[in-house]
Parts: sequence; C-alpha cells; structure tokens
Amino acid sequence: MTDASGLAGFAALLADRTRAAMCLALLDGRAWTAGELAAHAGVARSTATGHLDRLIGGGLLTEARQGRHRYVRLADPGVAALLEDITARLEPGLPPARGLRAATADAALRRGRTCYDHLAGRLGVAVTDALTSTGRLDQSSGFALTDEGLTWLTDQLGVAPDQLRASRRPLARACLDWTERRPHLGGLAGARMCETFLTRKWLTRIGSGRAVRLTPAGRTALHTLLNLTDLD
Amino acid sequence: MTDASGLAGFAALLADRTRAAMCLALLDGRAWTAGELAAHAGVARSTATGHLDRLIGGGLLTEARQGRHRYVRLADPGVAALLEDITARLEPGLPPARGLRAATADAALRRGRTCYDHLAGRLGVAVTDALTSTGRLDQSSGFALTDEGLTWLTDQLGVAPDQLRASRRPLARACLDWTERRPHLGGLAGARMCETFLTRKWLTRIGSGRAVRLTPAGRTALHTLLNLTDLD
DNA sequence: CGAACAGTTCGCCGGGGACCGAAGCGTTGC
DNA sequence: GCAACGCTTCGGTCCCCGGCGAACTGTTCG
Repeated sequence: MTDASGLAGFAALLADRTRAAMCLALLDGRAWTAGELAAHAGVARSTATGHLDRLIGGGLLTEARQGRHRYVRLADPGVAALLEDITARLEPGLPPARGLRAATADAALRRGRTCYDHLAGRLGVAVTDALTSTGRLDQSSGFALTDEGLTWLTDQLGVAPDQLRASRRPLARACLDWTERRPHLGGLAGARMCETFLTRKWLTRIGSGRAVRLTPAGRTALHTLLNLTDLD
Repeated sequence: MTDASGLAGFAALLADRTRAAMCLALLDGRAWTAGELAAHAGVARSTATGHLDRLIGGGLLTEARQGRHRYVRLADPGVAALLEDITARLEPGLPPARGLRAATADAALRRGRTCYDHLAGRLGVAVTDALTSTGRLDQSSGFALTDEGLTWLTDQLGVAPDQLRASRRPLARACLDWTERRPHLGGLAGARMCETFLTRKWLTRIGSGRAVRLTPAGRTALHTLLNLTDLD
C-alpha cells in the first residue's frame, strides 16, 4: 500500500489557498517571478519565498535563477495535467477545456516568449542562430555584434542608433534559455530587436503573459531578413 | 480562473495523514465501515467520524447507512482514478498498476460482494430475481420465502432446518443494494445461503474484503439450481 | 427488558503552519 | 561609488485543526 504520509504531504502542497493560487497561475505554462506570484496571490514576498520553496521541494515546480530574478514554472506537463484533472472535478464540468491546455501552452511558450525584455524560447534561439550564421553576431569570443550586425539593426530594422548607445548594459549578451538550453541574444541589442518586432506587429503577445506568437507578417519578414524558415 | 480556494479546499481533504490512509484503503473499491477505517488509520472512532464527514461533504466518498453501520466507499471511479494518478506520481513509477485498477475493483464489487453476511451486488440481485421468478421468494407483500423456497434451501442446498429456525431475525428480509439500487435477499435465509455458497466453494472471496467471485463450480451450480446464466 | 455494539457529539488540549515586517544580501543600472 | 530592486532570512504572533475520552443515541441480539 502506498504510504499515506506521502499522499498527505503531496496534497498539503496544494492545500493552501496561496500555494493553490500560485499553481493555478502557473497553469498558463509561463514562468513567473517570485514577486509576480506574491502579488498575484496577495501575500508578502517573504511569504511567497517560503511557499515556493515548499512547492519546488515537493517537485511541483522548478526554478531558474537569472540575475536577481527567480523564475518559477510547473515542473513538467504531468503536473499541469494533474492540476487540470483536479480542477475539472471541482467545476460542474461546464467548460470542457479551460484556456490553453497545458501541453499546448507549454509548446507555445517553448516556441516563443520574452525573457525580461528580449526574445527567448525556440524563436529567440532561432533568430540568434540566424544572426550568427549570417555573420551579424559573433559567438566565438563571448557574444558580440559585428559591424554587419549593427548595420542590420539600424538600416534593416530601423533602430535609432542612439537607442544602441553603449551604456553599463552590454550591447549583446548571452542569455541561457531554460527550455532550449541554448544561448540567445540578450542585452541592449536583444531588447531593441524584440521591441521592434513587437511594434512592427511581427510578434503579438499571447494573452497577458510572456508568450509571443509570430504573425504572418513576422514570418515573412524573418524569412526575408534572416533567411529563417520552419518557424512552427 | 478557477478559484484557488476550491482547489485548496479539495486538496486539504487529502492533506491529512489519517484521511489519506482512509482514501487509500478505500481504493480497493470496497465499502468499509467507519470503525474499520478508524482502526486501519489508527485513530479513535470519534476522530474518524469527523474525517468521514469531511470526505463525504467534499464529494470524495459516499455513505450508505444500514442499521448501526456506516458503510463508506469512494464516491465514483473518477475519485479512484484521481487518487491513483496522484500516487503514481509519488512512487518512482516502478509498478505500473498497483493491485486492482479501481474501475476493475469497482466492477468486481458490483458483480458480487457480501453485505454484512449475505450476498449482494449484481450477483446477489440476480440470485434474488431468480428465486423470485422460480416461485421460491414472494416479493408481492414484502419479502417472504415460499414453502418451495424453504424446501429448496434445505433439500437442494442442504441447509439444516434448525439453522433456519425463527428468531428475532426475520427469515427473509429485503436489503437495498446501493450499487444496483435493487433489493436482494437478506435475513437469516440470505445469510445461510451465502454461507453455503462459500463453504461449497461456489464463491471465493477476492482478497480480504467483501468482494466475492463466482467459481466455475458455482456458475454451474447456479445454472442448474436457478437457471441462472450470463453471470459474466 | 438489558447487554453489547457502532457511531456521534462535545469539550479540551497541543502543535504545526501561514502570515507579516524588518533587516540583510546579491544584482542591476546610473 | 550609490540607489534601486528582487529576493531571502529571521523573529514573533495567531489560529486552525487533529487528537482524545467521556457521555449519549440508536441498533442488534438473547
């Protein structure tokens, strides 16, 4: 017989209103920061820290630390499925599937999302790879924009040169993607590029979150500018 | 968004070691009495009462009161499936399916089980119907064994006549089955009949519980004695 | 009727855990 | 360098809830 303590301990993870709210929020498949979850659940950040520790320790969530941020997401699609199974029992069954099915949301997120302020996910990695293979980004010694890269940003994308002025923030920075496990372009250039993609409606945000979707126009533009194809 | 309180409240039902032990015990598909569950979980009966109230109120269990007993079982196969999904997450996944899959156990239980000391479930109802259609049981005015019924018990089944002596316990009694929702034969005659079936190895108990299974010999015997067929 | 038994109600106790605010730490950005 | 920011650690408070036993209700059985 399965240990009753194990079941009870697992259930206890969800048996708190705050932790439940956090898990339900994460059901959208996105990674949230600890502060966002605290605000969403309506508790102090210090309280959220403890809850996240428990949820991660219990295997429901995983974390990815980047800088001063603590990104948290559901540990695996199985957790999402379990949560949806439970919530499906709670509602009289009216809506068959609420919002994005987690696997779908997860895939959408893997495809494309913003990381802080630049492009990440499979899309971000693909763009980074294309920039590299076309000689606009040099990954041989860290991450560095080449002269061609700078020209491309200003002339092709129309980024104002003073928007790329050197500052404390590096122009190009490698940011490790936690789903693709490969670096993508961060830093000032990554932010400006992402900004441009959004304002030109090459990308649209899915819902209120970090997930983004390539528009038909965006698909065409990336094919023209970077010879990128096969973007889902 | 689904209400976090709802999820938390539901999870809280399982977030207690005692309640978890009760639910896991009930995963065998059988109905247990409150006292049995209290002993199994190692708590006082008064404590068990409160837990069962909560589990029933939360929709995880259903109860069927009979006399001084409170029979409790999982509310529906969905609950069993949910419990198995959760426990499957907890164990590293070694055994693919632990014991009887709940749906199977549920079906086995529906097919045949003992109710207190007599035969119930689909099998009990089928036997009762057969006794009625062959003129051995009269359901027109309550439940009463006919003379043919008495003779059948003593001559065909070999029940000693003094084992059927009138006492405070009625000879034949209608007992409402809570899965089939139809009456089956209880009372002294029901108990003696069930006893005989078991000693003659027409029935065997499945595991340590109340579920019973018809043996090949039993199938043959019931076909001969009552013209009963199709007992899966 | 009275004894045995299953279950419930009630009052009480003790511990775990959810919460906050203040202080501290490391990162980011000017 | 300093300020802002995200997060964590630490003490302290409060309350919920699981546990028990004793007394009570209702059923079974001789």
